[in-house]
Amino acid sequence: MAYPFHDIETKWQQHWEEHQTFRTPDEVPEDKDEFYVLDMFPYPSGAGLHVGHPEGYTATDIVARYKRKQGFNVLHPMGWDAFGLPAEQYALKTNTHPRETTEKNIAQFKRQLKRLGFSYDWQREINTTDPDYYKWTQWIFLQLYERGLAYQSEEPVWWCEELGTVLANEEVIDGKSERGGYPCERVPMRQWVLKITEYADRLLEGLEALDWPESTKQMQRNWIGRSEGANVYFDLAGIDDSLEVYTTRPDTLFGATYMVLAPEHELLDEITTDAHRAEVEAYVDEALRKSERKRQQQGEKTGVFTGGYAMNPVNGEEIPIWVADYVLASYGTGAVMAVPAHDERDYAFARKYDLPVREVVEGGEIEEEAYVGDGPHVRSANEDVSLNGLHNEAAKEAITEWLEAEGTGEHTVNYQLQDWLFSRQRYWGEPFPIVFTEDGEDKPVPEDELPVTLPDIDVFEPSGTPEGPLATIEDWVHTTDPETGAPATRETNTMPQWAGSCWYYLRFLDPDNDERLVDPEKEEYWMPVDLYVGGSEHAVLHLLYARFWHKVLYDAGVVSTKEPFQTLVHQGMILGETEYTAYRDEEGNVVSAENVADDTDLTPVQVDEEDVTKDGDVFVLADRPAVQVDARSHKMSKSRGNVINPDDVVDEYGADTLRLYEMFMGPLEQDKPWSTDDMEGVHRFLNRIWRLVVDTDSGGLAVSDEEPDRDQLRVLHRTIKKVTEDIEARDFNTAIAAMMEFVNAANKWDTMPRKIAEPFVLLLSPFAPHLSEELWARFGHDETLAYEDWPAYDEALIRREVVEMPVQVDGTVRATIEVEADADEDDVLATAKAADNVARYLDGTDIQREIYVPGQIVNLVTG
RNA sequence: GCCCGAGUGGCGGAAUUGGCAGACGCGACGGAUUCAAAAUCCGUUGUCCGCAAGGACGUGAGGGUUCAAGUCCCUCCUCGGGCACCA
Repeated sequence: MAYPFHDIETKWQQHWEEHQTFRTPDEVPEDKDEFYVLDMFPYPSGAGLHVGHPEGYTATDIVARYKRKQGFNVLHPMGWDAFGLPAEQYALKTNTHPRETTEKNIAQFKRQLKRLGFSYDWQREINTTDPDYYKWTQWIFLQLYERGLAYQSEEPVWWCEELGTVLANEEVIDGKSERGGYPCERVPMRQWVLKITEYADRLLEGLEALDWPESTKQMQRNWIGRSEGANVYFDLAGIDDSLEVYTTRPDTLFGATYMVLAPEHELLDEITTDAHRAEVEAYVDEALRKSERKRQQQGEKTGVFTGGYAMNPVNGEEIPIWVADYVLASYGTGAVMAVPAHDERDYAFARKYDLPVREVVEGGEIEEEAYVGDGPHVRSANEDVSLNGLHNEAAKEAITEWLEAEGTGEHTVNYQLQDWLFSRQRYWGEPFPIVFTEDGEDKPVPEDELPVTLPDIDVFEPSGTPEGPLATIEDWVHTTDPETGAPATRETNTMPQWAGSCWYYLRFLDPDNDERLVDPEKEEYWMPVDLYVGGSEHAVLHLLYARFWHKVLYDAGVVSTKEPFQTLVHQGMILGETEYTAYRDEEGNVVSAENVADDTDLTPVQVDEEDVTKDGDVFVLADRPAVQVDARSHKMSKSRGNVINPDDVVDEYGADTLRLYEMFMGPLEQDKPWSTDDMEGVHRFLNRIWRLVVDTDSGGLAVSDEEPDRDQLRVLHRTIKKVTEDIEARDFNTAIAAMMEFVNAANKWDTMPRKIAEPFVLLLSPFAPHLSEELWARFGHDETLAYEDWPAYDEALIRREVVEMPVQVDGTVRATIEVEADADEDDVLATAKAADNVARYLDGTDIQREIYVPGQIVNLVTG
């Protein structure tokens, strides 16, 4: 019989709600240390909670409950990132107002989260679509605007026809929208843009001190893409203008043998000579017609000669100017100097079009391939400056210095990061606090008129123009100039979904403040976030944008820390149960999986686990060992039909089982396949605990009042030590394994002493809070699990003690080993074995040394 | 191509960071209980040899450092993730 988890969980969830058990006081306490543990708040989708949500949420909940028990003042809030496309697309289909859909979804999410018993302070719940919330999102926009960090631009931007909106660079992958995978194209449009590039260096430097996954830091570094080099000016032959190029290798300037312009380059037309005009125009035409996606594809580089020449400032040499579409207008200056000897692309291009290759750095086989490594420079001198003999860094420095002195170049830093495109042509987002006067000038809405509320609307169709659906609401659009009272119109674009999530962690500190975004005293007390848990899909989107806004708010004096999230952890993905797949061809014959290419039209057939066996490294059919079978776990998806619904799990096994299982599956950061069998093992563990404490026949307690013996105490205290250390290290899976080990040991005892059971239940409480509360109450305690009762392990029981033990080795060597007081016989034997090992090696020599073996110290004396 | 991360039993995964490889869980096999089943409990479970005591081999492959290597170093292979004409 399973323990009555359903009654227990309902009972304690109600209890916690009624008693506001997890309320964090509004006021900042005088003398209590804080701990801010935060989940990435969810987008409340119509599909409801999936099993991936509780994974991160359980991890943070364990930490929150643990820290509370350690006496910290803990902030553990939850809210809703509720603006965004899906609600609007749903509105389009069903004509339901996004607000209605959103409210319904939030109610569903909240109900599901409460069923899992997370210790959130629901009094601090926030919702990005609430006008009291987005008032401050708009306020932050005004801070950006006033600092010149928000500006309008007419640049080509990513436009997605299907979504009816433009998207940020970060939201477009391979020319397709990140959400939905719809095709996107580059179209020039007037847009609001945030100057994130101005913070590029600070965003880069700030990463150093953060306790974040190295891969995420690396992704942000790559995204920012800082490079150092020089801009160099090449005078143009016969034209009174110069061509500016960016290079990271100014040291190879003497090796430049031609130049290349992007097809969009503004000087191209002027440079092109009449003899080459037709050819160049044809090439440019074709290049511009190619989609961005096609141009991004690497392949054979093509280009044509313009007929123009530029003068290399270091040696006065005239070199030909080409145009080629592998040069991007959006990076650097849209023009490059080509040094074929020392750049792979230039090398390939030069070989193809028979352009000269001039080696200026020694070390490679220049006849064979470009040499990009370091080496002494050669053939690199003019009357004033010589790089000959210098190596990379020194050469760069010398030539840059010379260029600067000559006024023909300068040291330059370049970034791949581009400014953040901030407008969307959608309805369901924050309106901009901006109006336009009749002559087109933009003006901010004064602070005291915030929020600019989102009007109601019945038609959600995107207009298909740079105006959003808001443009159709005449009496909202038409307003007055806040300064002059003259007629004015409102900005009809809305902010992207990222806006609300850029700063929500600050609003949790002071959610009801209508005077300021956050009270400075509270901000200073709580920030930064001590532990932030969420998916790695936000590595460069949310996590970069939020850092940017945070730094702007820092400059504005709103926050006191330079970085918002001190420690970051990405929970891994929970995959579906492992599937075994065989394939059939058109005739129905089974095909071995090793012969299956990705694009075949074979029919996959699911095979039961029992019918599969392992042969060497691969799985095969048990009855037909020649047929190889794919064994993989896939991402959960409706179409695959492998989705696990957390509600079903809670119904059948209880919330504590789900929580515990998701933590037991493996390391938090790792992707892990779901296994219902494994989960049942965790459920069994909880049942055992129940029976260890509760006499299931009488309903009374199964614990005794006998004093625990030394062995029992040792087992308990080792468990306390291990679990505590594991929680600190966020190794929740091994913490649970340690508790399982404890229960295995306790099952063999004649009685379970109360003095052992009570601390164990406390130890369990962050993991399985409902069961723990119930057992605690059954022990006869009036209060719910008291924080000060968290068990401390007794050092005395696991302290090191020195025991002398001589080890005889080959009659010549004698070793003394020191072991822990509680070391068992195996430990001693292992130690002796290690000592013996070393002794053998030292045999006959006269050395004294110390070596370390598991938990013990060996003092070895030879002679 | 470049940058991260990872390869350990039939499966998910442990291993105090260089010290008894396989904790804990699942599965499997055997047993107890039961009229029977479920549930529960007790064993066994890396591979090979051996009746046994015991022995040999074992952490993707190959080399190396060390008394001692899953862990450190070099070369390579495979799988995930990210970036990708960035001058």
